[in-house]
Amino acid sequence: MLEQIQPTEDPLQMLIDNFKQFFPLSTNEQDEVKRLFTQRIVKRKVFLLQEGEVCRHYYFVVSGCFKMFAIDTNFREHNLQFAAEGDWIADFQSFYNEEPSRLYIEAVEPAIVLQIQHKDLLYLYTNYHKFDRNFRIIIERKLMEYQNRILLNISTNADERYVVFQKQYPQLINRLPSTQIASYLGITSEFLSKIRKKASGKKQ
Amino acid sequence: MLEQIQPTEDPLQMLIDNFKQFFPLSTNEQDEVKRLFTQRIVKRKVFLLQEGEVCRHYYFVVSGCFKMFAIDTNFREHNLQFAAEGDWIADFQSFYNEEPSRLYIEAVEPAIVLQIQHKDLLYLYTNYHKFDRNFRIIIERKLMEYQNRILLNISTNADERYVVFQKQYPQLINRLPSTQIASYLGITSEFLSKIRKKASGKKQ
DNA sequence: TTCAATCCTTAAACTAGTTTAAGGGTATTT
DNA sequence: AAATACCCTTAAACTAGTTTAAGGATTGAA
Repeated sequence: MLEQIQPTEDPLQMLIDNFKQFFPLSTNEQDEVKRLFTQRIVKRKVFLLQEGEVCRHYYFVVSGCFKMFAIDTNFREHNLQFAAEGDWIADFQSFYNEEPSRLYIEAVEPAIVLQIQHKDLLYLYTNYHKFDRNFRIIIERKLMEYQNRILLNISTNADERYVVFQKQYPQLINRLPSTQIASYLGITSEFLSKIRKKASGKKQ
Repeated sequence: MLEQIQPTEDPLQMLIDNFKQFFPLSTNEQDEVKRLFTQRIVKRKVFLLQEGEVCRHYYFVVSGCFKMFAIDTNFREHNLQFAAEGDWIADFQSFYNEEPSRLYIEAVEPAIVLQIQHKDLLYLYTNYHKFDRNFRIIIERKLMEYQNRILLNISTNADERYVVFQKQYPQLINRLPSTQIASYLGITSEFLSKIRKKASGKKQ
């Protein structure tokens, strides 16, 4: 497969447009965004963050796809989150507390991100009410997503979690290997195979 | 047991003090808090929210303890969260989108809360940068908590989740019946009994 | 073009967690 | 003081999900 990492639109404009769904940015605020966010091209399998490092940036994904995961004592990966076009990603705990992270962020496809440093984000928060407000809303939405996922994890079996994943992230189903999806769902890829077989049998 | 619902301190002062760990409120902002938050005394087993209702308030818990849960198609409860002194609780999805909730919030102990209406919170957000900022931080912290819980759910077994719960919420272990804790951990209370037996056996 | 790595599936044996049922214990309500 | 609801544990039978192993299919790298 050829690398399709060129977005059709200007990345910074994409970011500015993304803020429009909340409280649109003034010209001045847009200029600050242009000044403080840096574009970065990321090849497949490159890490934006590795365990033990401090998460220095907050990332807006322009194109491509990332996974954020932890590795347990048996060297198994557990996917906490995927992030594709229009998503934000960072390990908050590490980013805000400036402490070493337990997580990895890795490109599963060639990608483009816009990144902002901790101190620059704090500058935006301090000097512009709107960034505090917009990021409050971005984080609230992520919180709802996480809350729904927790509810799903404690109340349903793997079959149902897979069905919900298919409905919720149809664009990711075909982009990600099923090992990665299994890891996100909290099951083994062998068991996901069983689930898929059972499900395809039912339909036909 | 007698009802111990009288906090030692003035509830509104507790709330104002709570904000101090973030960005302390000015006198003017404190006055707005006093004007817009209402105290409410809640008896055990009383609901602040029931499925189908819109979540009209955001609650700060002054004393007592709540559980937020969903009921599945088999009429089983699944605890999404507990909230004790100093915690904030609401169903965000319902509160911000003003749509019917799928959740219940119920007092598991007699409690006192301070509640604010949606429109009044929006008023604070709009007119005072600091409330947007402080609530951004409150929500970020909740997000980290949820993220850790998801990681735990997808990467460990019930034994380990119980150990982590004990460490993380030592004050709740003795206040909540173990049926409620099992529901939070995503297991049956019968299985939690097994875990406890195994764990107590190991220690002696 | 070949080699190595990762991916996907299957199956058999195993283990973690559920279900159903039952009994005794403790609060809470009347 | 009695009645009721809820709580906690145990155990036996069951089911969901894991482990180990193996083989073929794709993909990426050299």
